[in-house]
Amino acid sequence: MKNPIGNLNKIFDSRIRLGVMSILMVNEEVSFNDLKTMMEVTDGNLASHLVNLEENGFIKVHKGFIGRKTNTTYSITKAGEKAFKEHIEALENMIKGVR
Amino acid sequence: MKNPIGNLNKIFDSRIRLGVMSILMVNEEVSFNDLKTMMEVTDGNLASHLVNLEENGFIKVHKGFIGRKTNTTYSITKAGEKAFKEHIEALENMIKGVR
DNA sequence: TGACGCTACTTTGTATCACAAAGTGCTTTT
DNA sequence: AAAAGCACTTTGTGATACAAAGTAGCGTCA
Repeated sequence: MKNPIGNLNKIFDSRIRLGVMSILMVNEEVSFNDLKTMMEVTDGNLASHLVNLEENGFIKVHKGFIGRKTNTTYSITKAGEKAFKEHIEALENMIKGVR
Repeated sequence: MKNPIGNLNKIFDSRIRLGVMSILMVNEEVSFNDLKTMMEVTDGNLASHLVNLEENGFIKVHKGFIGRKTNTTYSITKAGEKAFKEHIEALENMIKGVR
């Protein structure tokens, strides 16, 4: 008998950070507003989780424009991809025990 | 584009509760001490999460003996099984998006 | 021109949380 | 009689999540 959750990444305990990462795994670049509407969170709340993910080196930020309007987009980093894949693997191993 | 985490159960955001549930899905009855060593947590911390799971109707408690020693064991309820399976399904759907 | 709106935050405050550590009451072992 | 184990409960602290409000810069519409 061994700890089923020992390999889970604590950063992904947060549902919002988990959701952001899973979105960024399948979408090259996603804007702040799209993330906001997808995750159904307030902008302040989302922003703070994004800062957290950025500080951990899991995502990176691009400040750009659409026409003349500011447009911030986010994308996953190599490290983020790696960490997230490992987390998913840990989840799958946990689930495998359940199956 | 839709919320990838909308169907996750908030109770299972906690890694300890998640771990306890996954252990109880595959083991009919598990003692307090076994849970404690498996999850690598302090007894107070574990106890509080067990109370939480019990209050949510996800696990049930059996106070018994081994010989003359007290022995408390925990098992999953029908409702707990259902909730946990739904959570796993939600996780798998999230992961599917990533694959 | 001036009010309003949007974007992407930051700040502030609150409530909840997880957790460790210590205490408790009962029993068993030595 | 003393020590130790079991299964907690209590207490205290620090971290977390979150909403709400504030902000700054730019755009638009009347």
